[in-house]
Amino acid sequence: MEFKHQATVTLAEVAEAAGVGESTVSRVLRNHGSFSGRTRERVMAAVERLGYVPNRIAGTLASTGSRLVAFVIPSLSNIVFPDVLRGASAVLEENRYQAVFSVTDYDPGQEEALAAAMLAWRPAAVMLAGYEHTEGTVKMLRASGCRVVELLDLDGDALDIAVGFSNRAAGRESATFLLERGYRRIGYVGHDLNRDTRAGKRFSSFCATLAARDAPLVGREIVAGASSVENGRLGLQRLLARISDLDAVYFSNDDMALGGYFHCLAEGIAVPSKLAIFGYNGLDIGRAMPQPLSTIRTPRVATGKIAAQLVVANAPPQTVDLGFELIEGATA
Amino acid sequence: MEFKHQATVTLAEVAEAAGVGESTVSRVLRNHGSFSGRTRERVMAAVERLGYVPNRIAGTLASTGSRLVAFVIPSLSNIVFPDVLRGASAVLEENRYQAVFSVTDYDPGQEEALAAAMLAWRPAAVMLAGYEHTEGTVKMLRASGCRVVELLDLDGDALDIAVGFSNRAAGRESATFLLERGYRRIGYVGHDLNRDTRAGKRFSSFCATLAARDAPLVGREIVAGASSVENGRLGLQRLLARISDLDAVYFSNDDMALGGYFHCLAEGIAVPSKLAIFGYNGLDIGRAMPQPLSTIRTPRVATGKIAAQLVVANAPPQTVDLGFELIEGATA
DNA sequence: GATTTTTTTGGCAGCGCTACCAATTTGCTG
DNA sequence: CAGCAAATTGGTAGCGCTGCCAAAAAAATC
Repeated sequence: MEFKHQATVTLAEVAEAAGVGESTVSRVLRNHGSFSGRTRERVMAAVERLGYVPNRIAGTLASTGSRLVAFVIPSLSNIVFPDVLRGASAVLEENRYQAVFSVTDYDPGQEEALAAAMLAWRPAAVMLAGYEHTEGTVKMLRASGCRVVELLDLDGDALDIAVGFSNRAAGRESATFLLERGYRRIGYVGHDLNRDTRAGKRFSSFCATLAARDAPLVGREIVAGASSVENGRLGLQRLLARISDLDAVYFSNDDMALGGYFHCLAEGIAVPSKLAIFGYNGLDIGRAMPQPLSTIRTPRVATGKIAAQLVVANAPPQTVDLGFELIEGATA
Repeated sequence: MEFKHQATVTLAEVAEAAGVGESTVSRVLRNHGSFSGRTRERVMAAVERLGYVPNRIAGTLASTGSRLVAFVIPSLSNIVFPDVLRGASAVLEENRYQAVFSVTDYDPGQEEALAAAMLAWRPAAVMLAGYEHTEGTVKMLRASGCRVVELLDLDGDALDIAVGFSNRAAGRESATFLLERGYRRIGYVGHDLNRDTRAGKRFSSFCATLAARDAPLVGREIVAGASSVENGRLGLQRLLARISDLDAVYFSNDDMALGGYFHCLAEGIAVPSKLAIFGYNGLDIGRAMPQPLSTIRTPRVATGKIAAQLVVANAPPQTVDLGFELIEGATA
């Protein structure tokens, strides 16, 4: 029960204390190979007595595969990524895998640097957002031999495993929904599209669908900085200042849409009769609004979960489409 | 179907290819010790040519200190923790440290298990939320010899480093603010207090302050499950169904408060004239509401940032109070 | 009781790297 | 150019663990 105030109890010391060989201790601790019940007890007693904590660094070096899973994500501000991590971490913890992460801030160059740093830990898998990577990143990942999982995007070619849904389809369905509801003068409020390429895909496919149905996008407002409620409110305000006769606005995501909704509330703009609002992500918050938000619900947690399960199972290369769900809501 | 790591290039192979010794390559790569410019070039050329990626597992085992920092956090749904991670990850990346994390789901037993798993990676530091840990966790951490950082709580005794602010003070100031505004019939809507002990500290100190000023809490509603906008809305609805003449409600955080605000909007309850609303966290979303949310803004990102800086600098044990800011807003 | 089979066990060579030390080369001084 | 200090460089012993193999012990068989 007593832990020694030493950071340095080693397997060899446990073996010594238990009066058995090192490999026997290793076998007992990993519950791998065979050993007698009596040996097990003696080893466990010594472990307990010395407060031994196995050294996974050494263990990983000595054995073939690691149990690290590396996440290289664009952001932690955008709820999407914490949600993915959440879905994945439960599965990983159950299977005694360890999650490691770093944040690229939507910068492909940074992604490359961080992916390289990650590979130095020899992870079992690297999880990345989407398909847009630098040539260098792709080359490194290919050469590394470790599993690669691309998340939240299916519009492109997968390196290995891909889990998510089509952003293009999401953009298309959003446009179709608005058109079918009779909206014709449609605008867009979004954040930086060059950085968030998935939002860019939604937008371009949204526009293409509108154009194909003879109701091309009337106007757009791209705010600087990350998506946020404040930026959504600001963006809508600016857009309406330029083009006052819109009948619907498509937002780059729910945070932005909520900001737009707040703007309407504050300005007394009736939603959806005067102006319809449509979001993306299907956050919990949208359901609690006085008028439920019309949006597309994406399987963020499930994406993380499935991705982790495939890695743990060392599944063959594949692309898993988890789809999404259009929520009619009351704002469009 | 099995997929194996392919054979990777080792430092020895680079040394061979560059025609130098292993230790020379190691020195060049870590930019540590001395070597000539010509040697540097030859080594770098070989690294480039072979696509060498150093093995940090081996490096860490061979050297004394690791550059891993372990986060053991209660949740990823509560924005607080992604914010802390965000603040920390920027600093860690700059200093070539690697963040590792796992999620306890507010379960102290799970925290102990995950902390043990973390220590197996011999991190430079373990970052935990608050002061409430099992005896086993504390013993382990003490024995591990690695730095321990306790985050987001200062009401208790620190093990080593603590960074955050006082939740008790936050609860007290919230109460004082409401009382000074003249509210006397005050209620509370919160999520599970036994699990989220920091919310519990705010609440108990809030209540004590009210009681000391002869305006004890009139009623409370604790919803099952995690804090969320939906639960806030539901909680307020239930509380008002029981006690209709409240003049102010304190929420366990901004998400819950926003839900309450939505309930008022939907039910036509005037805020703050009929019912005042007060939150906690100071999320960006509160500023964008038609009426800015009255709340307390906490330094979440800064907490992560400072914590990481102290670890990187291997600072002596200390407690850093980052304070918080009361936002008057327009809802109370 | 002797022999074969099965189960347990310990020894030890690495895993890929860093730290230390000694050897070598280079640069300077007088 | 000897003589010494400084800058480079390579060799090698681990870091703590796992995987392999052979030895020892226990169980089963005739």
